[in-house]
Amino acid sequence: MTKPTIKDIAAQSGVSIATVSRVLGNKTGSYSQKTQKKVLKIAKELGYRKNSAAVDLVRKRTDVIALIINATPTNFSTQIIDGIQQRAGELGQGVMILYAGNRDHALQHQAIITALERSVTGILLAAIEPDEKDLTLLKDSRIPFCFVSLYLGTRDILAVSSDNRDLAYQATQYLIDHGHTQISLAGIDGYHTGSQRQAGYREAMAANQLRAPAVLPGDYSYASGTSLLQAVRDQGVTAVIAASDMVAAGLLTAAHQQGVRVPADLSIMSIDGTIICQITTPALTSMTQDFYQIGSQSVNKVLGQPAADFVPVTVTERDSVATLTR
Amino acid sequence: MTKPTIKDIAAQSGVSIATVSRVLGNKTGSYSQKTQKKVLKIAKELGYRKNSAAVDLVRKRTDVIALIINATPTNFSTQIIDGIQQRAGELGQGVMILYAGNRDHALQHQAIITALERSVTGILLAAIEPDEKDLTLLKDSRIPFCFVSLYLGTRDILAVSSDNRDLAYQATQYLIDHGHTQISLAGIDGYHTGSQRQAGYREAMAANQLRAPAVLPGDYSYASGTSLLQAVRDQGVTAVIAASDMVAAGLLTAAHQQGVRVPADLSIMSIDGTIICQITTPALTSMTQDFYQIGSQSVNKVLGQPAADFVPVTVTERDSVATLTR
DNA sequence: CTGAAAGCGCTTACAG
DNA sequence: CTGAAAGCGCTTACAG
Repeated sequence: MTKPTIKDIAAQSGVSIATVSRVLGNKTGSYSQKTQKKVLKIAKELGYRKNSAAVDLVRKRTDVIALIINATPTNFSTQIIDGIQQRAGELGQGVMILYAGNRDHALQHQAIITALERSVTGILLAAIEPDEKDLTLLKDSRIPFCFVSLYLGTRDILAVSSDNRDLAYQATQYLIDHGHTQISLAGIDGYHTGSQRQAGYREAMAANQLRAPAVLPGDYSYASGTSLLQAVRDQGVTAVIAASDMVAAGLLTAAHQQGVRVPADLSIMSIDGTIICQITTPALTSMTQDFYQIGSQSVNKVLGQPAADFVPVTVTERDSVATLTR
Repeated sequence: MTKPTIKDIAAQSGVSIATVSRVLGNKTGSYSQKTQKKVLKIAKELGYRKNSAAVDLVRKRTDVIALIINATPTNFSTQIIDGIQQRAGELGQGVMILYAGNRDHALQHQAIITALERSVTGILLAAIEPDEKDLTLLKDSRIPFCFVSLYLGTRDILAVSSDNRDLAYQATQYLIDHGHTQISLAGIDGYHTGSQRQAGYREAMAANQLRAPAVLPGDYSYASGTSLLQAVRDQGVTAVIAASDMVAAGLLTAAHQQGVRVPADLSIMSIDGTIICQITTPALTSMTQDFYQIGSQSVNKVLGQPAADFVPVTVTERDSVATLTR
């Protein structure tokens, strides 16, 4: 009545556990067809399932990569996960997702420890801002790790992401090319991604001899967007670059409520390009990131295969940016 | 240079591995403070991490529950996961998420097997429609499992969800109370959730002596929504119940493109009530599900604690339903 | 092609 | 409070 083991199979098929192990492990050439058939039949009858703990213990590795992810209520995560799952499968690795809560440092640290204790093949950290403790922990482990959709500013740490500086530069230049000279950047945080985008934005403004108003900080969320519209209006700009689709959506909702017409009174350029951009009215013009690619490339990278550092972004024109003429 | 084990700690602290194990395992009362201090210090110096495989093997259980989830591009998953993670944490369980692709039967089955092989405490299946094979596998295992946001129509199988029949009944009645008599149901599938909603819808129509047009099948996606608007229009109804927020959003986008005014020409009642409902213009009136509760209750249930079968739904009035007067 | 044996890194009665 | 020993369920040289 207890869970069957290879010992049970061995007993019933009259061979040793070594042979059972070989058959079940598909060590072709090391057993006769007859033995194979018998063992397989009995394994099936018994409803045998291997005990991964035992296998992992003796093998000292796992063939699974851990994906640590947080609850940022952006919905790009599905695409990233799809890319990771797909590529991992191709390379014979399973994926175990560890959820780190909503930028909860304790949970985040705990998730890394869990991954380490499981001897995973590699650790992927999606949209996770590590603190010093996290980084030390990761570096001291023998396990390769790679940040996904976050670039820490150094090639010493594996990462795959969009080039956020370039992304923001392009977004800004796009608005400038459409006649805008007063442009805000809203909803960005002060960490790596935020700083990089801020830098790209400032560079583009400077390159065009334009003055950049103060960047409006936020946390990439819808709530950030709704609460930031007033500040954007106060800056007297004609266009705003939103830190994420959710921020853009929040800005848009607030604009509707306050009678601000988009794009007539205010143009919005979003960053991400998820399906959210199609759902709003007007649809949001965006800097579109290739999250699927980011995911699959990060698997390559953490497994030591050739992989891109940066995945190209594209401008997707929809209906939230007006062309200004004077 | 190799990963340190309790053996290394034992050697350096001059105690047995049994004692090290006790200290590390916090078996209070079974070691002196002095020993504890010494062992902990050396463990830290060595950067010791326990080997979960070894622990799991000897303990024969895991303190982790597996959450199998698929890629349905609905974004309710975050709330479900939050509820699960939170409650699991309170009960001393970790959560390992296994991703089953997008209604991919092979992946789904594989995910279940993976969970079984890991001897998890329980298996949670979120928005997963099991086939016969899956169910047999699950039942034959000794591991408790619980469906999340899916009710298989029998109390024999653990599940926590909204009462979909009631939900659809309420949605229909709400529209009827607002003067609608011609109401479509769109984007629903033919599986459990879809059938239950269909039943509730039909019951409500019948109870009000109204004729229900043919239900318009779909897969809960945005694409389903956009492609279904024409069929809804062809039915000549004044209101439509959308199978999900994404379907509602798709219907709405198509309506905008085709010059159909919402809610003046067509009222939309959405099912789910996620943030998507706030992002669209007009905002979507919805039957709002309490996904967080569904998640946390399902943890209770799979761990054998008292838990609800159905979690209440509420009507959230926004701007997509018109009141008809005649 | 097959088996006996060692060993992976832990936990936990058992004895003291 | 501590240690020696057994054992969890596998895999894999080694020998035949």
